[in-house]
Formats: sequence, structure tokens, C-alpha cells
Amino acid sequence: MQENSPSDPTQGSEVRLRSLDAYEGNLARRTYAALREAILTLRYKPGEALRKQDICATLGVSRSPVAEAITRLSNEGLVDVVPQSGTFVARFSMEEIREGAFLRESIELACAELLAEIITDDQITELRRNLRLQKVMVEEGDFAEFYRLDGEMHDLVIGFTGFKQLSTIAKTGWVHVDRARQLILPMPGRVAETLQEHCDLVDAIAARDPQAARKAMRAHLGQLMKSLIPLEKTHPELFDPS
Amino acid sequence: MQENSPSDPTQGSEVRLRSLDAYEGNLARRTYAALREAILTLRYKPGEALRKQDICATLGVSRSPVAEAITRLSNEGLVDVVPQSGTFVARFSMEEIREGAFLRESIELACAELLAEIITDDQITELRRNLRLQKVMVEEGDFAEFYRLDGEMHDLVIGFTGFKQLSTIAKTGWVHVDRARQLILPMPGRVAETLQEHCDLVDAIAARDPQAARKAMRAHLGQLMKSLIPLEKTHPELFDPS
DNA sequence: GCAATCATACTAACATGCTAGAATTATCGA
DNA sequence: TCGATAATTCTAGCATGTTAGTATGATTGC
Repeated sequence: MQENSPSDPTQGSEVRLRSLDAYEGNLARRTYAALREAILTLRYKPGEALRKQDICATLGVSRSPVAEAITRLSNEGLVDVVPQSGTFVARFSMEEIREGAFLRESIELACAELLAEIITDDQITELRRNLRLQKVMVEEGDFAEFYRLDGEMHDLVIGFTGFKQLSTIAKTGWVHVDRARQLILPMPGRVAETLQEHCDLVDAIAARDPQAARKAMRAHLGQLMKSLIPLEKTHPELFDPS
Repeated sequence: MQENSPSDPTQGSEVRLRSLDAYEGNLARRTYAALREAILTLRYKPGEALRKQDICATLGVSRSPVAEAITRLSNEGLVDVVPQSGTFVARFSMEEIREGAFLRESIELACAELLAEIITDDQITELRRNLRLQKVMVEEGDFAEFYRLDGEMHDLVIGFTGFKQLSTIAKTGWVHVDRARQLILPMPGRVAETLQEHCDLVDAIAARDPQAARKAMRAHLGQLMKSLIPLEKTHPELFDPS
């Protein structure tokens, strides 16, 4: 379960956590944010043990904020706490991934459907503006920025419903999918397809057609899941034995 | 913001928390469960200050588990933590209630739709068994047990999809609705209607008709929301000033 | 009587000591 | 050499000391 070889004790733990200055809130919240980012970007590998002492030393804080951060991560299912033994970065579980995808699909389908009925022209303009930027990023091959805009678009769709916490909940259910997505290398062809799916979705919403919006959203999220399924075979060591 | 009158310092805090023996897990988890139950059943009133010292004394634990419990409650939105000042039981917010209802509707609509396609005969039998019990409780006027069966039925619907965490997430979003529901006195007429709505839902699922299942679920949850709307007028002191 | 200032009594947040239990390693016995 | 046992070293969990910031109430000045 140890990832570091014994002969290489120094490498690793120092560079994986960003400074707490990069975040805001109290120490516990910032520690949580730093750890969460490191886990989601796979700088901490699934199955790896989380060493509180190292984290304390790296971040320059005491055990209290680290402990609080870990309980939060535990609530999210990003780490597994084994009493009196240790804390481990949760392995991938295709079941959890499917579940997160289903949750997000449920929420976004409902949002897309609702939005098709209540969206304002200004909001449509903002979605289309995001789409144009996405197109530019695809053309320029800037996949990282494309994915950022992708996430932003989903946030917009949820946010336009007027519900303020919903996006947070959707993202919480989405964490496992998000983490697994890090393993998929962006394929130019797929990115172009994704862009097209985004266009279809926005078109359906702009046309104020709830059923078409549902259909487009479902197709879009279905494609993503399809790309995640093979991961269990290609990266078995990162998955829960099941 | 103080609920207790100064001349009555003893009453209250002792009887509102069940003994930790009633729960399981480590101290922090049990403390969380005890506080959560007290808040959801309105034994702690919205807006009331949460006194850590009292809680420690009542439960016989130190500040650590209480602090951890409170951060969890804070994540759920059941308490508001004001830095360096105090922790308060969250007031109702019709916006949050609507949001929780929307979340649950999203999830359960998706579940009902999916279930209409994959449900087994045994599962249908179990739903119908639950329905028969509900009918008995309505006839006997045992509203508490009826509501328990109500919750159980929703859990069954979600659980039958095979997703294990979904019910937990649905409940988390549902907490504000659940708490507000405590204020609605059961009206025999409404309970009979609710039972009928449950029957319609199960019939639609058993008929393996996804669209009808969606429709029945939406109608059912819509009725509940309708009964919650007036609360803001009848109990303004429990709501967020907005 | 009333507004501004100051002292006091709270709180959350953080740091740290301690304990019981688990895992690992070292030791011992055959 | 190998298996069992004992010692050591980890950990999470809990308790408690400390600090900085907030709110409240008393006091002062007018």
C-alpha cells in the first residue's frame, strides 16, 4: 500500500500541496481545500496513506485543522478513515462513479428542463458567449481551458435556475467522476464532439424546449460515462477491488 | 436571540439531547447524531444559540467531539457558525426548502423513471406491502408510523435502483424540508390524499411506465411543497428575514 | 438622560498532550 | 529456515490549554 520506495524518502510530500495562501477561510477550510485539490488532481494517488504529520509540517499548521479537513473529506467520500490505523485516499469505485454521474444527470436534467421554461435572453447570451470561447479553445487546442469552460457552463445552467446550493451538491456527487476524468487524456475528436453536444444543449434550452433539453443533456452526460467505463480495465490498481 | 428567560436558567438543555448510548460510532459521530436529531425535531429552535459548554456537560464529552459534530452540521446547513462569536441553529429559509425539494424531486423523478424499467416483481411486492401498512396506519390514525412508512417507501424507491449513497444525498438535501414538515400537523384528509398519491406512484412503477411514474412522483412532491408554503406566514419568527 | 468609551465575559479557532488500539518490525523458539 | 510471539512505532480519537476576536454591560463624560 506504500507508494514511495523506502530509498526515496524525501520526494513527494512537499510539492503536492499548494500553499494555504492560495485559498481563503480559516486554517481548517484552507487545509481542506488544499488537500481536496491535491486528491482530485491525483497528486495524492488512490489507495495512498495520508500522513497527518507530513501534512502538518508541509502546511505549517497543527493537527487540529488537518483533522477537521480530513473529516470533511471523509464525508465526501474522498478519503477512507480506518479507526486507530490510518487515513487513505479513496480508491476509485465504478459504482460510485456511476452513482455520481446518475446524481448529476438527475439534477442537470431537471435544471435543463426547468431552464427551458424560465431562461432569460441575457442568460442565453451568456451561455452562447461561453460556447464561443469553448470553440476558440478547441481550435487552439487549449484543452485545460476548454474543460474549465465546460465546468463553468454546467455551473451556469444550474445557477440560472436561481438555486444557490444546488451547484455545490451536484459537484459533491460529481467528485468521483471528476477525479476519474483526470485519467482520460483529451482526444481532439472527442473534444469537438463534446463541443457539439454543448451546442445542442444550449440550442434546446434557447428554443425553450424542455424535452429536447433533457434529451441533449442526457446524451452529453452519457457520452462522458462511456469514456469512463474502460478506466477500470486500463487502471485496475486505482480501483476498489470488487 | 435568547430563547430562555433569565429567570429560568435550568430548564431546557438537559432534556433535549438523547443519551449518546442511543447512537453508534465514535463520540464525534454520536454527538453529531444526537444534535442532528434534536435540531430536526425542533427541540433546538431555529435561531437559538448552541452552547458548546452545555452540550459538553449534558453529553459528558469534551469539546473536541462537539466541535467536530458542529462542523458537520455546518456543512449540512443545519447550523450557522459565526467566527469568534457563536453557533446558531439555522433558521428556516423558504429558498433552501424549495431547493431541497427540487433536489429531491430531481433525484426521485430520475429514480422512479429508471425503476419503471428495471424493477423486479419482488420489489413491487415489497412496495405494495409497505402501501398496505400505510393504509392500516391511516385507518388507525397512527400518523407517526404513517410518516415513517412514507419515508421508508421513498427509501425503497431510491434503494431499488441499486445506488447505495443516493438515499443519503437525497436525505441531506431534504433536511430543511424534513425540519419544516415538523410544523405541519397531520390532517386526516391530507394523509388519505398522500396515501392515494403513493398508490398512484407504485401503480405507475409496477406498470413499468416511466413517464407515468415521473408524473406521479412530481404530483406527490408538489403537494408536499404546497403545504409548506404557508409556514412562512404562520411561523415568521422561525424563518430567515428575507 | 444619553452617547461614547472601556472592561469583562463570552465564543470559535488553533495548538498540543495523552491514550488505546492497530500495524509493523524485531526477537525468540523449534 | 520458518513460524509464533513480543516490542516498538505508527495512527485516530479525545481532552484540554491558549489565543484572538466579538458581544455585552458598566462606566464615564457631557
